[in-house]
Amino acid sequence: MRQDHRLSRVLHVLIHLDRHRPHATSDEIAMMLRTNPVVVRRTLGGLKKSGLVSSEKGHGGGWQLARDLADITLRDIYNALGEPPLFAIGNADEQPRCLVEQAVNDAIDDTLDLARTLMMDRFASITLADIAADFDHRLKDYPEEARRFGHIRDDDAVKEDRQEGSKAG
Amino acid sequence: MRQDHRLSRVLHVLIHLDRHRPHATSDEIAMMLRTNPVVVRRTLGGLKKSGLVSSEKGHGGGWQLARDLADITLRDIYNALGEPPLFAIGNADEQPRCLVEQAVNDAIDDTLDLARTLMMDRFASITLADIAADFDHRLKDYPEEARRFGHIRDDDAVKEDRQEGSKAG
DNA sequence: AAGTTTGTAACTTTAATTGTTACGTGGTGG
DNA sequence: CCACCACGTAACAATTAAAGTTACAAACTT
Repeated sequence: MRQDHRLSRVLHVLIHLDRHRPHATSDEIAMMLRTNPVVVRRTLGGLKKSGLVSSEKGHGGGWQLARDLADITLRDIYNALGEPPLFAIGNADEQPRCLVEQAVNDAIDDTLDLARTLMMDRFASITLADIAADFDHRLKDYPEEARRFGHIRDDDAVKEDRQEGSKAG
Repeated sequence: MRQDHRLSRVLHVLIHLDRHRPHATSDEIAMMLRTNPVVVRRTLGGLKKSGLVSSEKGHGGGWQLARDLADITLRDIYNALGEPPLFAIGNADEQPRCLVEQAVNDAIDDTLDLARTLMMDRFASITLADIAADFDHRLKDYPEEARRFGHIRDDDAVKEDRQEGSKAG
């Protein structure tokens, strides 16, 4: 089954956006994520409706964080993405007539519901500020690579990544 | 993301197999699951390697449970299926250079690991006998539909389901 | 008015499960 | 021993959802 990477990508982008000059364009963000600007607009467009980011058109436009990192939990982002399916496994038929299958479905659903609750609670307990703080710790341990880590903070780093085709995104 | 329904289907089949005459053929099982006999052979073939079922060719052949229901946990079956992916979400890049993305990945992986452990522990604690017992309780509450529930126990019920195109699976 | 950037529709690509066809292999029974 | 049955498996098609791409409209800046 093909995985949904939107949550991971959005977390990555929003933390970078926090320390970025007023706006980052879809093109810049797309380069960082090694993807397409349309994918960026599509994904961030959803977050805009939830008030997590804002966008502006024209010269000097682009995307900007609309809230403080400490005010955004992973759960907020998951919800803003439309609460996409969490599990790659599931029941063959959710409304079966067969009582055996009903018992099977209940056993599986109970487990999935427990796991979903755990994940949602945990997502709700983690803010983007927490992840950014973790990043700061990593930065302290590897100062020599520091310039790389702010790779959408200056255009040079972005261009360099693009030329290299590196995985630094 | 398209879901994997093999676990659900296998549980359903194995419980029916428990009370079935010596062998059930791939065709009979396929009718019950409303799918194709090749899919049945493919799926049950994997379980055979783990010693959960056995198969015989020729007249009177088919599939049979190789262990007691009480000796088979959902975890056993999940493992026998090759431990397919559990989650529909994941990280865009599992080995990123960017320290921000590393921090993001760790936050998500921590949550997924916790959920995976919860699910595996729970699967390990549920046997097919538990689900069969749940089925028996349901049967008590709805005795008038009882004939339907053993739908691979006699060929008539199977044929009926086939003609109706019902969801009794 | 020109250029930049988001917004969005429509289509293609990709990857995974599931479904299907076809044929080989082995076992049963008359 | 021969017809038949059922599993075993390779090869390919269908289905589905995310992600990528192209094209263009709309809005904003200078």
